Amino acid sequence: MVNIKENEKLSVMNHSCAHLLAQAVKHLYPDALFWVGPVIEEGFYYDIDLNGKTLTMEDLEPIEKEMKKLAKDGKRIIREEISREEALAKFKDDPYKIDLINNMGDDTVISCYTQGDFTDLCRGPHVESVKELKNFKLLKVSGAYWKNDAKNHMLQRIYGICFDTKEALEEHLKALEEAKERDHRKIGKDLGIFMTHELVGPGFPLWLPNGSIIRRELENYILEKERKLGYNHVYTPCIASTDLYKTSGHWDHYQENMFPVMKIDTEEYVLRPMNCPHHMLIYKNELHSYKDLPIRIGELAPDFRYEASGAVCGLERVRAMCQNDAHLFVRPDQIEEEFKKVVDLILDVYKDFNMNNYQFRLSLRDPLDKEKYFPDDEMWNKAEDRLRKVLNDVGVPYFEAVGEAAFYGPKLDVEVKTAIGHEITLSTCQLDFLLPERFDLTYVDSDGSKKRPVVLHRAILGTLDRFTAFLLEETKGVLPLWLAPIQVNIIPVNNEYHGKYAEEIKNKLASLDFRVSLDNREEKLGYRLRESVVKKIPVTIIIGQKEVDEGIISYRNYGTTDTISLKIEEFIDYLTNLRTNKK
RNA sequence: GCCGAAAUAGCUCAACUGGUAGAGCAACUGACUUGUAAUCAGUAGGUUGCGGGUUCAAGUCCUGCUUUCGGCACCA
Repeated sequence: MVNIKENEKLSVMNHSCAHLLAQAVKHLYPDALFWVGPVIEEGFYYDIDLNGKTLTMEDLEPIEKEMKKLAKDGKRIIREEISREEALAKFKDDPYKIDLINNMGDDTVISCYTQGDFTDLCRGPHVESVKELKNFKLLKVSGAYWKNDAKNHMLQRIYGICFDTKEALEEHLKALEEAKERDHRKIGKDLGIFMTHELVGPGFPLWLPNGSIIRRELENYILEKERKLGYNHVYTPCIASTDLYKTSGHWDHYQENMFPVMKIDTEEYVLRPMNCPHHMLIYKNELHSYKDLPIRIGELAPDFRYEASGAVCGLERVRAMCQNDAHLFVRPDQIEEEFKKVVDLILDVYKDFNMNNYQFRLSLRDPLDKEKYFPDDEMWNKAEDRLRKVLNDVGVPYFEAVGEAAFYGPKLDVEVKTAIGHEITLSTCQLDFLLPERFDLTYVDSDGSKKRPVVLHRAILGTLDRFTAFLLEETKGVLPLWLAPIQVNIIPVNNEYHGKYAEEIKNKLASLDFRVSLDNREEKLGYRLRESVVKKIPVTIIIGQKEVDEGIISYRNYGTTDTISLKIEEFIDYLTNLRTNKK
């Protein structure tokens, strides 16, 4: 998919196209006032105040028509620089422009761009003439809060995209259509991975048998990785006293996103939204020597969060999830080393899944946000520098994001983009000096004094729900053998003559713990083969007279049309190899 | 939560401005007995998401709710 922002020429075109959009809207809705119309990766948008009118998709057609008309007129786009006073006077009836001008620095050069009867305050640059804007499309419309702040009123946002050639535009629109085919919700339905039901409620997917196999494999996979790295896995309850979260501080920060309190007799409980406090208490259950650290407590932990109704999405964003969670209790001098191990684990796992399109994000606090972040600049600076140092040492590319830290500390997040373009966090590793304080965690140092450990919160697969969603989109549902719900499908050419032999093969493979199915329905071979392919089964075996006579099997891998014949033992070796190799 | 839109058979979709809800696939039954992506014929399948209203008449119009979708905001 083309990233408009990364292409200078297309960026300029898209921004000019936003102006063209504004001009067209102004013609059709003379009351319209305009906020901003930036270029984004997916094209451009413009936020517009239509004096209470809201737009629907049907309104886009006439706007697009007007844009085409204006583009055909071919007016030149003329830049003009004006003083602050001139600007304030020129836009005196437009509160949005006044707001923009008042928020500009003193040394900002204020410029306007005019095309025909339309002038907009803008830094530019723009194309020479609107006639260059031929290949564009308005894509969607929605409400958007003014200044991206939910406390403000909503504006109407129109999205569009512009290309230099007709072919590029068409190709892009096609790519958008194809992306829908990769949507994990579609694949999840087609392949029987998960379902939802109105009676269960939004954000509560039910994992079907096929999805459950994938999930179980993922669980076993990550538990084994972690065990080898010295993690100790625990089980803790999904329901806890409200006091637990008051102690941790989560109550103050996330109460609105927790399912409401359950009161019984004099007691108060909540469904847990996360497991850090439980693991803090497990650490605290024993006295720890400096020699025992790091202590790594892991859990595949079901958590419950009251996600906003508009945020819920397939397996990607749910209200009941299972975290691949762990808390690492370390001495201050072990932070770098342990953090590095987590980064290594992330890289190792991503390699196993052939993942390449992800970005590391160093999530820092916003020093101005005194409400979210505990006010200890020294602690924050120390923590943030520590993470930065590790990232530089490991040498992975990353970008920094202010205001993305957790309330208790900075974090490293791994960001990926879903098929339909959502930016989501998959893995995370968070540095925390705060919860050890809150829970008064200690270890006994070499001099016999009690010291405060530091906690690393980390999730590698993130949640199993989200990771599965991601995996389905990455693979388009074509899973590697070890994850495939059905690994081998056997089709006897003629049931009467080859059915028995096919059955024997099936039993043999099943006894070796392969997930194998036998399609002995009275249907044409082509029909059954097609179904095997549609279900994206990795290996399909065909058993006919030749196979029976020679005591061999013939198989075909998904995505190929070659038929390969092997002796059974050879084939089992091949399959076993394929299963062990998690790449 | 906010701004829009949508909901029709198990699935994918059709039904012009209100006038008896249709098709393909899947399912079931039968025939065919098959060598690498869909054999043929038949049968069954629906209180059109749920509730209220307008109308002689509602899948279609109005309204409340639920769920889903596209964004916004949120994401420990």
